[in-house]
Amino acid sequence: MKARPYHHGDLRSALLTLAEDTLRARGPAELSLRELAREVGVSPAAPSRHFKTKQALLDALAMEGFHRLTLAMGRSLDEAGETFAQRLTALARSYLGFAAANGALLDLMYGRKHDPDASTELIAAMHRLKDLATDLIADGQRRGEVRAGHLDLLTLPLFVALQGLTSLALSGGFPADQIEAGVDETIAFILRGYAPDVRSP
Amino acid sequence: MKARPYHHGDLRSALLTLAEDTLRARGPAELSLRELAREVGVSPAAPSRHFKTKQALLDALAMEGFHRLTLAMGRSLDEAGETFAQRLTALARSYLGFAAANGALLDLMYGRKHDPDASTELIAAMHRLKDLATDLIADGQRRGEVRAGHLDLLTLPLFVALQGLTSLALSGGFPADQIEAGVDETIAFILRGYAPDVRSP
DNA sequence: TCCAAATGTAGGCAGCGATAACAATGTAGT
DNA sequence: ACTACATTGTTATCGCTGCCTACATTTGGA
Repeated sequence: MKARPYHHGDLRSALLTLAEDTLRARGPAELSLRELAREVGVSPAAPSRHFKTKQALLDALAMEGFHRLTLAMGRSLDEAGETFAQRLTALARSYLGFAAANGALLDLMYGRKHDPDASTELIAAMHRLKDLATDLIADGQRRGEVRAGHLDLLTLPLFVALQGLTSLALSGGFPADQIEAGVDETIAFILRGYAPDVRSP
Repeated sequence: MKARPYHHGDLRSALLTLAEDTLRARGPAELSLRELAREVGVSPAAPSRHFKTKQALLDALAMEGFHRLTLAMGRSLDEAGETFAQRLTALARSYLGFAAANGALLDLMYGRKHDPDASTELIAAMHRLKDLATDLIADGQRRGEVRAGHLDLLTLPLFVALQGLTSLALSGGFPADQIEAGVDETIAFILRGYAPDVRSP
């Protein structure tokens, strides 16, 4: 039998992986660096080599989350059709899919925002996400499928809807099946909100 | 000079008040029972007489929050006009006002929802809040100012919008002034979503 | 080859939530 | 008024946590 080597080999990513699991299973409050170390099989102080503080680990998790989410949304747009309705639907579904599968992580991602000493990278990651949505709206305007208006002001409701549906699904007062049924309704709601004023429905 | 009496007199509410202050100032994670006890001037174990666990205190705070919010929203409806647009605007502004002033508390209120052992009272309080919105929509339908559709399905987008705007305002990627400007836009967005299909704008 | 950086360990600190055993106070029944 | 009891405090202790400093091992480049 082989003794455990002095160096773990890939402690950092082992910690991240395990941390995400426990985050999903038991929430961020229950996450303990010492426990992670125990389960990975290193000393209690070992994690500090890779994450100075617990918050640093959480930030790293959040960064990874933004990365994955942005990737997924980008990919869903690549695979979507051309019309605004198609693209918005794809984007929304992709976002909501991520939210459903990574609720606690998403909480973490947004929860760090209002902290004054959130890292620059985190803020940048959030902006990349926002730009994805803004571009979508702008494109819709170019195609004449979104009514006129300032871009920033128009982007807000989309985020509002996505974010709202997310937080309701995660922690709100609606049962999961009702949310599921409501997704289409909500997407339709969004589309109606963006539709240019026309004389015929 | 009078010595501190053995009994505090109103420790329970003193704890709640102080807890809400620190919650607002430093978030729920930084809230320590021992510290509360220290600041109130009692022994570290004294709070346990009123709140068996820290979570119990947080739950009590959340309950109080629901009570205040429901009250504020009800009052705003009483003072509002008769049209659906007026009433929805009043409700939304009232909700958003509370959210702006009690962000961390609102997080707490909703955060407890998905916990399997959340108290019955808490769940009931959430339902009362939801009913307020449902009634509003139903009334709008009766007045012919809201398009047809199942009530539950129609209520969802309203909550989605309120919740979304809230969570964006609290922790999202938008600056406060942009949110402020976006409130009207978002309310208009909601109204447009609820409007019955008509031939003339 | 040797030295420095990276990565792990050992030990200790203060703070936390929770609990048990005990003390003071308030209260209700007689 | 006395007493029995419930309420609300205190003291002491447990195991846990995050974090820090000092030391050990390993790795990799000059």
